[in-house]
Amino acid sequence: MSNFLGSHAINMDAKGRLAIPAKVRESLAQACAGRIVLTANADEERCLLVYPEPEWEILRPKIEALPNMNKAVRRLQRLLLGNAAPMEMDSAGRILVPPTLRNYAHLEKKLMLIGQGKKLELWSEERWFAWLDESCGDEDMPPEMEALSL
Amino acid sequence: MSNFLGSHAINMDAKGRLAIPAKVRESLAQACAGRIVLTANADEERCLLVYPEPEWEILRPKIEALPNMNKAVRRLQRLLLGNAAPMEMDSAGRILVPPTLRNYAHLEKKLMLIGQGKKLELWSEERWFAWLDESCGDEDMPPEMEALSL
DNA sequence: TGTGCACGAGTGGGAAAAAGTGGTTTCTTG
DNA sequence: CAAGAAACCACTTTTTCCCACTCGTGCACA
Repeated sequence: MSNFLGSHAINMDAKGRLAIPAKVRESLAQACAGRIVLTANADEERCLLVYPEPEWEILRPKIEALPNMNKAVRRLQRLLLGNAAPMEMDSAGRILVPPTLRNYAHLEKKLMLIGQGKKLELWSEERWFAWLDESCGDEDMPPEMEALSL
Repeated sequence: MSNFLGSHAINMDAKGRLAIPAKVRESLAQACAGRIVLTANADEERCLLVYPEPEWEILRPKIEALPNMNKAVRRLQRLLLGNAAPMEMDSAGRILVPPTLRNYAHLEKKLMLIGQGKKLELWSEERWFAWLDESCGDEDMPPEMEALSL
C-alpha cells in the first residue's frame, strides 16, 4: 500500500517537464509501476492531485456514482473527472504536465510536491508558502481531531 | 516506552547535519533502533517534531483517518503528513534535516532540542528563547489542566 | 591536588555515486 | 507539412557516505 510522506521542492523546465524526486519515484514504482493519474483538486486550494493508478481506480467509481442533482457534487465531478490525465514517466523519471492543469494550479517554474498518504499534492511554490502562512486560524475542528494528542 | 526529558543546545553544520546529543541517542537507540520521523509542528509555533518511528506509526493512521472535508483537518494533514521525513543517523550519530523542514522552522546554526515525553521538539534557539519570554499567557485551559496540582 | 593521558563526543571536509537538467533527434498527430 | 510530444543521451550539480581531526571531559596516577 502506497504511503507518501514529506515535501519536496522541484522545478519544472521550459517544456513543462518535471522530475519526480528519486525517493518519491521509488514509492511510485512499487505502488503502481509508475502509472499515475494527475487531476485537479476540488477544494478551494488550486493544487493538483497525483494518484497511483490503483488508488485512482478505487476513487473514480465512487465519484461517478455520487447522486449529482447536488451542485457541490457536480462541481466535484467536473473537476476531478474532467481533469484526470493518466501519465507515465520518461526514461529520466519525469512527467509532462498538460497545459490545462499547469494553468489550473498556476504552476510556473518552482513547485512543491507534498505527500499526503495515499496521494500526493502538487503546488506552485508561491501558493504553498502563502497557504502555510495564511490559515493559522482556529477553525472549528471535528471531535476526532480535538481528541488527538500529538 | 520512550521518555524524553530535558533540553539540549545543539549546532547544525553548514550541510544541515545535526549531531544528536549522546544521552538522547541512547534513548533513541532503545526506543526505535535509531529510526525516527521528523515532521512539522501543527500549531502556530514553527518548530519540528521528532518521533521515534513506533510512536509515529501510532499517530499516522489517526491523522490519515480524519474526515478531510474539514479545513482544520486538511491543514493538520498537510503539515504533519506533508512534512514527515523518515531519518536515519549517519555513522557519527547525526541526522540530515531536509531543506524544506529547515526552512519551515527557520533553523540556522544554533538549535534547541526539547524533550516532550514520547517525542522531542526541535527549535531554532532564537525562537525558543523568544517564545519563553513571550508566552506568559493567561489562556483558558481545559478542565483536565485546571485539576492539576504541580 | 594537580597534571597528563585516553577515550568519546562533536565537527569538518572530500571523494564517489546518484540525481537532476538541458538539449537534440525521432516519431506521432493534427 | 508543421508542431508538439516522447525517447534518448550527455553533462552538471547535489547528495551521501566515510574518514580524519579536534576539543572537552574524566579518570588515574604521581
